[in-house]
Amino acid sequence: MNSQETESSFLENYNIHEFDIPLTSVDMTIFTIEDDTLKILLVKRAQFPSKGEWALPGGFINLKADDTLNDTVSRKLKEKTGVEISHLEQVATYGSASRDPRGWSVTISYMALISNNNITLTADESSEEVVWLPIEEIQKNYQLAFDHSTILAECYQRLKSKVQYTSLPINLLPNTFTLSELQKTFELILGYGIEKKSFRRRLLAADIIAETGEMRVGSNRPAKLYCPKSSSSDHFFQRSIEGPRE
Amino acid sequence: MNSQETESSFLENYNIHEFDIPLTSVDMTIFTIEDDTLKILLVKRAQFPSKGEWALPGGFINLKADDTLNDTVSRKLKEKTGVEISHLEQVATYGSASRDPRGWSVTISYMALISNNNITLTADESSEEVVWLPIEEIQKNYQLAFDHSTILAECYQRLKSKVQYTSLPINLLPNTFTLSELQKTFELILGYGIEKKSFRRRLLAADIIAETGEMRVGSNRPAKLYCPKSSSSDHFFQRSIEGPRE
DNA sequence: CTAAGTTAGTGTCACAAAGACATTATGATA
DNA sequence: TATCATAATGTCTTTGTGACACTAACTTAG
Repeated sequence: MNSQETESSFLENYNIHEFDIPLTSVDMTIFTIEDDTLKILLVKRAQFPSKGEWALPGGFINLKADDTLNDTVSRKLKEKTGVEISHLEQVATYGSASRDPRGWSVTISYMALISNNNITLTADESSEEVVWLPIEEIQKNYQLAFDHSTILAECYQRLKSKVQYTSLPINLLPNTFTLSELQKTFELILGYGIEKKSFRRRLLAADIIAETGEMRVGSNRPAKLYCPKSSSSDHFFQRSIEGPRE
Repeated sequence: MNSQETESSFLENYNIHEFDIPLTSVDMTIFTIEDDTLKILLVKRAQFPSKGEWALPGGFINLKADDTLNDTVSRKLKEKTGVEISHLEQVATYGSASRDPRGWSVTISYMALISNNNITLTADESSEEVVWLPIEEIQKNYQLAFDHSTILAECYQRLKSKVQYTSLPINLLPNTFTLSELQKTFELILGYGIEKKSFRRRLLAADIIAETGEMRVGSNRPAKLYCPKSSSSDHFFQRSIEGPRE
């Protein structure tokens, strides 16, 4: 190398394809609630490798169309769900020689939370089918493509632990909701019941939701409707939910 | 595409270099404590791009030598510090067209905590110098290469917030330490003082450290020495440290 | 040998937020 | 009008933290 070389001349002569570099993709675990069940979105792969197997939605970065990783993820989310995502969070990155038969590959996993109303799933050329499936059933009875079972498990774990000290589940509900509905959502993810009074104190003290003035009228006492205060739907509590004592 | 194609024939014909894929690297924020100061490891780049600038240690994945991303990181940590790392944690992944002048690139950032004793820093062909620098000084007076200032800031933030509800700082100390030394470490990272009694209660109740039976003898009352109980050096507390009340 | 200084370590009350559980409130329905 | 179900609140207990005074143990100056 010429010691007089400048950065610009170095870059002119630089050719990415001289090096072996890994394939790089993103994968998404998209959570929603349907029929009082926590579900995630799965696609049946229409192309090799792992054709015909169930997998997390995702795909390769489009170097021309995407300026940043976030662009890649937003684009793919829109493609599948056609919906604004209320919460999107990078979870972990996996890389190894063996996770994809095409060679050394890296995938960046994201977790998304969306409210269930008005979603029309759309398949594209890469997937035969796009469906919501209960996460518990997937973990019991499905063998996902690549290392997607591991990725899914880690996203689920992240969600579960964040529910203990954040207000994340608000993002799974529509724009207005009752406190009971919100509590049910927390309990669904945590897997155990929460004391009603504690839950309400905690959420109201956090000052992150506001009464809309409207009521949800059912076959019993009507419940106040709340909506998230502006952009504070990911509040961090000082203390974790403890759950029932023995 | 032939509909009779099998996965193995697909893979035989698959050529990675037909696609534009991003450069992929890892970068590490390695924390240690020296002279009662929180420092991180920086290298002065010996090669283009950003030759001569300070940067986080890191580099490209070696597809032949590394089987997994963790191999890449462990290898690079050993190269620079020659030391076992007590805590290693993936923090975030950054990808964009503009962060590296060589083109679309992705980097996976890690945070490492190591105890300061017996470390001999070793430069390699990619770096002219390898040094420990106080993190506060870096953030004030240094402009790091690429987006490394951002990466560093996010790792520091992660460390700061985890110190509030975990026992992570144990990993910055040698194998035995006094409770006062440990408290000093917590305070250094948090940036404020902790009440002594609260701190000791908290750590002893967590049951993650054990008395060694030895004492640290100084110029005053000797202090009990403790060591971490097996593999429990990343305890999660139910409640955060609150710090002084107003 | 003793007193002063410094750091290690404890006792105890106040306080904040959570759990437990009983009680009241409000509507639909029979 | 009584009953039922769900919404919402009152209040006591429990847990873990902050505050702060106190005791303990060692070194060093005189």
